[in-house]
Amino acid sequence: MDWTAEAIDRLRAFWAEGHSTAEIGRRMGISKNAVVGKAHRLNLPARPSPIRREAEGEAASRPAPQPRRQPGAMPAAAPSLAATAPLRDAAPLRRLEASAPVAAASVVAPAPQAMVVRPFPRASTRSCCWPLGEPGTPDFRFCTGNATPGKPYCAEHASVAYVRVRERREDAA
DNA sequence: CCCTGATTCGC
DNA sequence: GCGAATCAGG
Repeated sequence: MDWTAEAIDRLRAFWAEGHSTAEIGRRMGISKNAVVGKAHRLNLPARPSPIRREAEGEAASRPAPQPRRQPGAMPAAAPSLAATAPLRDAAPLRRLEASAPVAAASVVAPAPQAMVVRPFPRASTRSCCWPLGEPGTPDFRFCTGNATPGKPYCAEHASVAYVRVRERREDAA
C-alpha cells in the first residue's frame, strides 16, 4: 500500500465516520490489517473495541505471547514462564461506557496541523447527520437539515435511510 | 463460524 | 513503516 497523503486522508475520513476496519479495507482495496495497522500508527483514536485488553492488574494473567513464525531461526530456548511480563506503563484504558452510536467526527478540513476532532460534527443533536460528498474530499460535509425528532436524519434523508423491508411482493416463491 | 479491533514483530 | 499473523471478545 502506498500511503499517499490522499490515501491517509481517506483512511482518516473513513475512520472518523466510524466504519469498521474491514469495511475501510474493502473500500480502499486493502486488508483490514493494513487499515488498523496504519490507523494505529497514525494514532487515530481507537474506536470502541469489542475486546477489553487486560487492565493493569490482569496483565500477568496472560500466558505470554506465543513465539511467532521464524523462518530460519531456531526455537531459541525455553520460554522462561512469564515472570518477565514487562508490564508497560499503565495504559489509560478507561472503559468507555459505549453509548452514542459513534457519530462521525470532523472529517472535513484537511487541516494540516490543527485538526480538532470533534466528537460531534453536527451543530446539535437536531441536525441531520446524512453525509454528503466523498469522504476525504474537501467538499465532504453533512446535511444541515433539521433532524426529525428521534431520528438522526432530516425527514428527507430519513426516508432514504429507513427502507421498508416489506416492499417485497408477497408472491415470494 | 461470522464478525469486531489490537498487538506483535519479521520484513 | 508496513501489514500478516495472531490474539481475543461478541
